[in-house]
Amino acid sequence: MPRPLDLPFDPIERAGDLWEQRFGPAAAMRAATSVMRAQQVLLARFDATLKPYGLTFARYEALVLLHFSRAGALPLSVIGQRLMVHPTSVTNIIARLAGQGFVDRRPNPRDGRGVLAAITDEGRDVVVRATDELMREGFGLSGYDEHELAELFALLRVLRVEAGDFRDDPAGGN
Amino acid sequence: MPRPLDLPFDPIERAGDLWEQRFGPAAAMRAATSVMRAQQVLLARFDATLKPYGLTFARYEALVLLHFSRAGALPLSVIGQRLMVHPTSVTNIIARLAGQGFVDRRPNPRDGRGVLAAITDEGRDVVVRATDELMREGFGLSGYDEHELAELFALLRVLRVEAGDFRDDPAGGN
DNA sequence: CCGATTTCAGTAAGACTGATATTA
DNA sequence: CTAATATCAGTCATACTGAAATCG
Repeated sequence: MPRPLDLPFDPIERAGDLWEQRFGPAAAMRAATSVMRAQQVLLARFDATLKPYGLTFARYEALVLLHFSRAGALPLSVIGQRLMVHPTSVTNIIARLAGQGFVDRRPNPRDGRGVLAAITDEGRDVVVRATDELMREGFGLSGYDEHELAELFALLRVLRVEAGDFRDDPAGGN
Repeated sequence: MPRPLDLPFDPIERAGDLWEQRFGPAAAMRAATSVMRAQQVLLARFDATLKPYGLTFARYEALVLLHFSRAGALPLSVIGQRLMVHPTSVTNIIARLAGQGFVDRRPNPRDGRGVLAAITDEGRDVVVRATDELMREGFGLSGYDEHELAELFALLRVLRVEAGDFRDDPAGGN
């Protein structure tokens, strides 16, 4: 919906062709550029869906994390780790959510330095409704079947492992 | 390099497990979240590599496009279409590249409204050197073999077609 | 004292909206 | 006249750096 450009050719494919003539092997460039564009498309869809709920995707992710947590509350530091977000960005995100009444901020009783973000009833309500709509839209990926989605996940997992996001420890999975 | 978090589990996989218990099918969410994270990882790598050259990935892409163009110059409007970038962002990107001496701005002789961005010798030099280094790093995807890269490209192409980036016209490809 | 947690101030790059001048 | 091209001013959400307060 952002811009139905409708070029008569695939711009990445074309760039890849020229690339091979001038620079060399283009498979990695084609794949990387595709990832960049795919993210852009998905983010635009998510933000459009979430806008009526007053959420961005970053804030939505934080709400989901809190909604899933046992106590409905987590230290900001943990939120940052799980969401791979910079500490100052976590402060910012939680401040916005708190301003909207979707989370409460409270001191961490087990660590005087820390702050807990706790999801409110209103926060739970909005995250459930937003998720419902995102799922109805197939999370931006309704064009794919189950197998393709699993394949995409598996392929990109390699990069996340390599980036050090987590220890790939198939033994102690659960 | 941004943050070697090293969680003892895959955060997306964990979120997916909880998702299935609470919300429903999680394959799309897992794939979509993976795309978001993969883009973040790649962009961080690209920007780190390009920083010594004074380039961001957005500016680098514009330089590559100009370097590949026959005349070494393109209207800003065309740059915006190819790179899927907002008109005001194109103005901004080209202004920065011009400030660095990597492109020249000149009126479009065939359209009095238009502006051409023309890559300079210095611009060609920097884009060749930056590309060389990016390719040495496998464009951030050195963990993948040719087949996997092609698979990634093919999978994500579906989304780009669906987003209306271009007409999927297998007949008149070339 | 060292290190972790969080915040603050400030910078930067980018996406976008709305309005406008210019020209096709 | 309408539409396209580009710019400008301004807003927004975010990422990040460096410094600082607080506490384990």
